[in-house]
Amino acid sequence: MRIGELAERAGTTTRALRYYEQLGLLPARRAGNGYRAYDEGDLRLLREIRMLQDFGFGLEETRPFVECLRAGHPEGDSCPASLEVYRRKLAELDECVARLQDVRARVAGQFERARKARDELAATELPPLCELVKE
Amino acid sequence: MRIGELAERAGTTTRALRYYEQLGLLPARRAGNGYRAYDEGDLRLLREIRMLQDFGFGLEETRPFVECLRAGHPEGDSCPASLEVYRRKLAELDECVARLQDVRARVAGQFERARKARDELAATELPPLCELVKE
DNA sequence: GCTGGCGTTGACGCCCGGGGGAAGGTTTAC
DNA sequence: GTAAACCTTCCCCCGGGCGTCAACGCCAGC
Repeated sequence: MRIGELAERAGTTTRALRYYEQLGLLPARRAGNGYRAYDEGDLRLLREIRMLQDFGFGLEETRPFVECLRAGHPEGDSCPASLEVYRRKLAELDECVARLQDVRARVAGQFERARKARDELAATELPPLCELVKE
Repeated sequence: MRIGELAERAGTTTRALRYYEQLGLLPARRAGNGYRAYDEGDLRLLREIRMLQDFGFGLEETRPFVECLRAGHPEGDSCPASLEVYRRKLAELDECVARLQDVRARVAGQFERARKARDELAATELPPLCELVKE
């Protein structure tokens, strides 16, 4: 299988495949004419990469999964290194969520304070107007 | 006050101040010699900008706060436009947290599945060894 | 009158990953 | 024969928020 077919079957582009090869992530054998030659195993690897990408993994983070498959394991995450990447990613996500929630709390605090200040300002301005309306 | 002094008092750099002026965020009067001239009000504006930056606001998002102060209001968030930025930011943060938690849940699912698969694999391999140990 | 420090404008660099796009040349496929 | 697919190499880009020169002007102290 050549690069165009592989790209199409995996739903990506030839450009991306050349880039992965450049990273050493998905090296290709070469046919006599210099064309890249791929097999079904490469398709499997590529699908693993794409799936992890969809999860928000960086390309370097997919490497252990790819190497795990290439080593003959049934799944990309059958190896300790892959599980470790999962753990790191979970910790990273948790920390990111915690930071965002901290910022959220502080912004909400500012917002509440400002809203309260505005309401108090309104309370000192509106009542006279209301009384005017009553009269 | 000249640019260096203002930068130092606000804990930022002259480069940043020139950049803010370029954005029209913090315009400066000019002295006769062409030097930028700032006053205490500008320091107040700049501190507002820095505080919001620390909260993770982009420079454009600080604009309503700065204009609110420049309009004579006591706080940068005394104006409806500023409150609206707070609201947008809160919504943005909430959406970001939700997305991260969704990803986190999916990664955790993958992780659990992989860990379980590994444990089952271990269960089919280890017991015979244990029996060997018993004998 | 000279050195050094602060000021001015303008322009380019950079960081970060994940490629996009074009140029210029083979090879294959119909 | 010619169009499509492939090859390599190269530069570009996206965004924000500046950093970092370069080349020059202004001013205070000695």
